[in-house]
Amino acid sequence: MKVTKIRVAILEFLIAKKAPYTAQEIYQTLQENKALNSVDLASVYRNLDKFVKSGIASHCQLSDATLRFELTKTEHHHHIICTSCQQIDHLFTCPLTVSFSDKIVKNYKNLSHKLELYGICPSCQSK
Amino acid sequence: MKVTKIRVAILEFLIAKKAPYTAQEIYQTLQENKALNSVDLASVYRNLDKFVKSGIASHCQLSDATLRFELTKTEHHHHIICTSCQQIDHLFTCPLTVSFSDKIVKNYKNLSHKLELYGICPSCQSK
DNA sequence: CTTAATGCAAACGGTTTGCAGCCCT
DNA sequence: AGGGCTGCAAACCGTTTGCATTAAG
Repeated sequence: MKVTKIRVAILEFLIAKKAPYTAQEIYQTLQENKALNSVDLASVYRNLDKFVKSGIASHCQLSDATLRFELTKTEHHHHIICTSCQQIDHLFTCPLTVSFSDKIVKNYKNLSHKLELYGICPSCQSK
Repeated sequence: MKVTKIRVAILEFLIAKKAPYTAQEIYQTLQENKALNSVDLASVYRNLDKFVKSGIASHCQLSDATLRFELTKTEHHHHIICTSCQQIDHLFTCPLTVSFSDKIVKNYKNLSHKLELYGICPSCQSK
């Protein structure tokens, strides 16, 4: 994997931010940099794909149906999203294992949540 | 809201199935019915939209980025998705309130999960 | 008869792909 | 010098919209 301006810029962006971002958001940020304002959205997508395949970054699909990317975290974590400003924060307390009392969560109001479990179902196991 | 063939067919479909389905999946099923094989995908989308707005049905966005629809459930619930056959089952035990020991879950292997919390963040609260 | 609902086609937004040229190594 | 990476343009897929026609009440 070669070191190119776009790659460096995307990684710098992802390192600086802690929440997951969409390709378009990253693209817009690059546009503001005069040295990179000719980059193409397709290149951003291709690089993000490459980062994901190489394990540097990970997909993260929230409910808004657009793909987001973040640097791969070693720790298991979830996201808490403000339903007003859409800001996304990280949550390292997992409600599946411990009862829920994270400090971050306590500061939010009108809490709701969405959980999905994934696994191999009984009928697939017996195939 | 008028009673039309398409609407009846879509509702019958959603009543018969217990999991959330995409507009395209519903559309394909209608196609197999000779009385409805001229329906348009746009009409399916429009009707599903109308059902959601009237509260009969609800959106449900899983990680595959395509919108799904299901009849509105009165009980709070989540979904468990087989990572092999993609089949979706319902889960009425909520891991956010009680420790996780649902019977359905116990039969799945290679469990992983995804949780999103939503709420108003502290900075939005003070605006 | 009146208005809502439909089919068709075209537009849309996010994402992917093909291709010719460019630039990292 | 060579192959990976890029920009550009066009294709793609799920979803939405405009419009003229049809059918429900």
